[in-house]
Amino acid sequence: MSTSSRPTLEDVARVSGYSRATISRVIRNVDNVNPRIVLEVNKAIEKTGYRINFAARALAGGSTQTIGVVFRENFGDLFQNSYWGQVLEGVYASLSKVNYQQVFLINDSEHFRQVEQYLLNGHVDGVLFLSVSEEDDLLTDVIARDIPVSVFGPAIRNVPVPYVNGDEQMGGSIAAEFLLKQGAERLGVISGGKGINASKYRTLGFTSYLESINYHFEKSATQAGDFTREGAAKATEELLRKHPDIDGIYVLSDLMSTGVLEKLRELGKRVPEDIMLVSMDNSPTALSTNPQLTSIGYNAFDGGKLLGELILEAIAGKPARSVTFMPSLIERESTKRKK
Amino acid sequence: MSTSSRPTLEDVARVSGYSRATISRVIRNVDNVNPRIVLEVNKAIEKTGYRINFAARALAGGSTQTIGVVFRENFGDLFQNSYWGQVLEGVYASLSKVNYQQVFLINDSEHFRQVEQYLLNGHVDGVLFLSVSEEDDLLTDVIARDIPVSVFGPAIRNVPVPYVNGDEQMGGSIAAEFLLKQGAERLGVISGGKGINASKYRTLGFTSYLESINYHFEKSATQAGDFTREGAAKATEELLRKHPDIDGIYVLSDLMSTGVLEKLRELGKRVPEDIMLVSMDNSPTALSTNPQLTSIGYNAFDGGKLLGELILEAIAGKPARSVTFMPSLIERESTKRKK
DNA sequence: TTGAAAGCGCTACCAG
DNA sequence: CTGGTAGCGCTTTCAA
Repeated sequence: MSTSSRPTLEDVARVSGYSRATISRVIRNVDNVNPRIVLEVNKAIEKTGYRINFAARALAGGSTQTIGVVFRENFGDLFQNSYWGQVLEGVYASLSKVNYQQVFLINDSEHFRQVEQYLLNGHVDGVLFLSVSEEDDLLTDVIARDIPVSVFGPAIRNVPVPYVNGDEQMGGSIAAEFLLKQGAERLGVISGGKGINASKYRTLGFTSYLESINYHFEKSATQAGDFTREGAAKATEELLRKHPDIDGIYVLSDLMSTGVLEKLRELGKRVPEDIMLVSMDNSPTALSTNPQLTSIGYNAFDGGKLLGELILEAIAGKPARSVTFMPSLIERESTKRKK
Repeated sequence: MSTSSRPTLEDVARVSGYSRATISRVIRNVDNVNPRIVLEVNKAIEKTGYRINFAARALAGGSTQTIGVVFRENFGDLFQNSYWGQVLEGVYASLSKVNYQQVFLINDSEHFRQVEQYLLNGHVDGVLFLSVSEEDDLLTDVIARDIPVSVFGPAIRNVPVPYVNGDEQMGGSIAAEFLLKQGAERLGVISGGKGINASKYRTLGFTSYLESINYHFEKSATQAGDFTREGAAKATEELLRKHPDIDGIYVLSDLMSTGVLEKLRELGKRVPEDIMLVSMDNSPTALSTNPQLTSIGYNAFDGGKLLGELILEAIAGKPARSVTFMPSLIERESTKRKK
């Protein structure tokens, strides 16, 4: 007896006169079904207002049609970073094509357990890591449960997973070369956080380029800005305190550059006249600052799109592959050459 | 016989020697269970590596532990708008407390069907609308299926749902009053999109204040900026073409203000010396522009937090309630008074 | 090509 | 307080 609750396959079966199995075949678009029956069944579906019960389907062995997307930043920081918007736009492009949705999970220390539980309890068909910390084992835990993953960023230790990353070292190297070419002579760096790989490699690329041309670069000319606006402002203050004569700064993200610009203005330094800035990400933010930022970026949209494709491939059981993007520099006002 | 696949309640039952029902009670933290048994069962859970199967639980009548969060903007725009980050931070604060996760859904015309299907097929326990369009019936469709909702923004036509909004009209009114008080004399508005309620009411508040003091305000002094940076830049150009002598502009969002500033700079207009700007949202963006923006905002974090609480209440079957926030103006550089 | 029926893993009810 | 057991709504053999 059907009550007033949600109609089920059973209801559609009764109304149409066909079996549950047949209805199931129709809604799944399985081949071998008589076209006439398909028509009748569809009519019955319409009539009953039937909707797939996703939990039942997932339990019976189907998929959840959702991908977990893991961040390490909180939403506040996340949404100040228009770079992520570009990446997610790309991810969305590939996932929505096959009718997958995304659940966003913030893996901060406070919510680690919660996130882990959600991921491991079968809520998602796969997990896409937009940033990985080596401080917790979320990634390896997920892999241990045979849940497909794909990772944005450099390869993790010895874990063989599909990933897409940018060549961060090359980014740093390009920045150093360009600043010098534009006429800067005393360089500094506003780096990100300690544990973050992107920060490590970008800085490394910068310093090792300088080393290769025998430019003496002091360790104290690198200050950590934590990938936030406020952090970058503080780091800039510190940097200029120790090196008041700096005339070229490599900032590891556009978001941080907004903080750097603010602090420099406060200190009475003009950009680019007194100090040139090369930023990273080449996100929309680089266009909305004053002056606009010369910035080094990968194609974030393409990266995200590829990342989405990789997770779908992983879910389909295809062998893992990884891709590295090359960065390029977009010249804008913050490095205009001194006349 | 248990194979090598995921351990189930049955496995834990066998290992611990207790019944499936008892195990179920333990993992659900139900009261009436002998503490000693709880201990033993937990040991067995550990030993087997048991994990709740969420689909089975959902099917058997439990909940999905996830809330759908619906936007109308794409991710690219979303992440340029740091305002949303604040709101979501608040939403997250209430939802994560009770172990709920959020799936983000973009309800653009291209993906409407997909989103609707996802929501109506039982993937989520409730839906939180961060922006509602009156152009589609997503909200009413969801309500029709008895899925709990809460809405960010003004009440929708005659649909009785819990919502939280800001008093947008008051925002506009405050902006007009303040610009005049600071000495601006010829005013203009960069509004949002046509269908968006927030835009409508903010503009209305502005113009009706002016009307109330018998200030003559021309219709052509309002230009639509579509709530994007580029749109606002174009609108500004148009506005100044029609009214070259404007000296005070009310911009309906911080994101748009970045576009306005950019265009004004391009046109050689100084802010605030030549033209003052009052923005809205009071988001982090207002701090990272040059000059920093005087901006009118509600407490976005509190709004989001409340929104999360409302959806939880709705899920719990409590009666709907709604809250309106009053805006306040934060004075910064973009309206510094002429000497 | 279609139908019958056995689960998927859990919750919740009813006995004891 | 604990155990037995009947579903939840779907997919998926296996027969017909």
